[in-house]
Amino acid sequence: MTNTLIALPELRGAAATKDRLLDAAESLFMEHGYEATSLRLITAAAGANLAAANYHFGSKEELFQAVLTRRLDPMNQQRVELLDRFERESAPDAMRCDRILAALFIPALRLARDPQRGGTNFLRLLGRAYADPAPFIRRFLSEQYAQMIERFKAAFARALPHLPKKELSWRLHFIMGALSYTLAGTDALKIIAELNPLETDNDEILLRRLAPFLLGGLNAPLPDLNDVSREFDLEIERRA
Amino acid sequence: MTNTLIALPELRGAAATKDRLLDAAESLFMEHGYEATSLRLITAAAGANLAAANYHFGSKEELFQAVLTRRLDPMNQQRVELLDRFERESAPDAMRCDRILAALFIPALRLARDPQRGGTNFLRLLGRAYADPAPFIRRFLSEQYAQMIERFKAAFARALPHLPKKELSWRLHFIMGALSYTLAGTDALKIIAELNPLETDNDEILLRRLAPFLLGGLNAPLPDLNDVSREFDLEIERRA
DNA sequence: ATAGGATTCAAACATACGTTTGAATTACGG
DNA sequence: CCGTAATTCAAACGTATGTTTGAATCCTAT
Repeated sequence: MTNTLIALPELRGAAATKDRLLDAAESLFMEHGYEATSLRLITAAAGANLAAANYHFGSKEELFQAVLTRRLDPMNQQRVELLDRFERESAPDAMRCDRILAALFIPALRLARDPQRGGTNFLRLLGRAYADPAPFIRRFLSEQYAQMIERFKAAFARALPHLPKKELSWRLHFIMGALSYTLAGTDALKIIAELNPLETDNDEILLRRLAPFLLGGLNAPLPDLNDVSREFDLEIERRA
Repeated sequence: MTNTLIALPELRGAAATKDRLLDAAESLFMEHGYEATSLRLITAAAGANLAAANYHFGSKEELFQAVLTRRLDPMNQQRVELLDRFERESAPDAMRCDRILAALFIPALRLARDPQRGGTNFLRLLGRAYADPAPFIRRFLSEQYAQMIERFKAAFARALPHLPKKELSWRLHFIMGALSYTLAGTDALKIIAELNPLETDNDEILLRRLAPFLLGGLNAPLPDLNDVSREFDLEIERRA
């Protein structure tokens, strides 16, 4: 009896096509999006039979979730572990914001650096999944991110005690938005900004530019929310 | 001869169904994305025949572009006009950054405020279009935005003369990303951040929070791009 | 070696898609 | 009021989709 744990079927050949399917799906979902990528395209790219996708994953939706969870799960776990380590290192003082941001960035960067484990492809796919309207994608992402975001919010709250909770929630929202949007690598606006495509692909330089920008945003003065509709409306009125 | 200009056909009934198609398409594209929205769904929602979509717009792609251009064109034009006005008002001094940001935000906010002219629906659709991988969407957006972005980049360059051009291009990229991501209203991460859905829908408060955040990012110190791979790699090494 | 389960495969399933067609209907300028 | 062009309509086109099926094949543990 070798099944000391449970059963562990599929160890060599089967697992190989399962991984090939995940790799092909990751790349193609990234390139065309979820809806526009057919199972026929994926299975053909993976050198597998069409039915293999449904056999191994059950459905297209479950295949997509498997593609996401394969990398997202470890990355978010590393983020939390890194946050814990930085917290211990700076004890008893509160962690500085730049360290918290580093805990957020480094695991993403490590993923982008490792071509064998998905490379940049996955981060672009992830950035696009954020904006995908499909309900099952939204549900999946919010479940995957819930605990991680909560930990980081608490860390930021300690680093920025003067910042109201609600304001912090929004700034964290802006941060996640800028991060996912940037890593998604939306070509359209990149072309606009006349950015060198060569530098565009260097995720490290990219994150090194993004970090001070976000730090500046985090430490910005509080917005004036009194007499809302004053300035903006005035501008609109004056123009009419 | 009443056709003093060219011909101007379709004035009442035809234009009505054409507009109903645009409205229905805007709402449904926003809700489900481009690929997942069928012409049958759109024409049914518009109370029109299936063939009407192809008759009035030629193809699904052209319908989508018409949906975008209907609101994007005027909005971007207003942005440039507002930028020009602010520039005149502050002459001979250079415009301050917060005024440039206001020129970027106010037309978007005005669009969001006007429920008769699309309301928030369109801005969400736009935010999602940014992240859509479909090539024709990317091409279309970059063409639509090219001149406007160039004008704003020049304005920011005057307001922040110490900032290298390349750095400015990136920060403008981050700004457009945060703006589109925020206006897109990605529910997934909103839920995570435990933000009140009631406040989530108030685009004005949202932009008032976003503005100081982005200003802080614009005025942040320059990134240290020397000895790249120092800190990040160290973190990764130490962990292994 | 062989039985039995895991995996592959070709084929078909039902359904949905964007687009086209040609006739019916409407709107409108002469 | 009529004729012409613009618009609507029901129906079908061809193709593509995700999924299922049942037999064939491979692998492995006895």
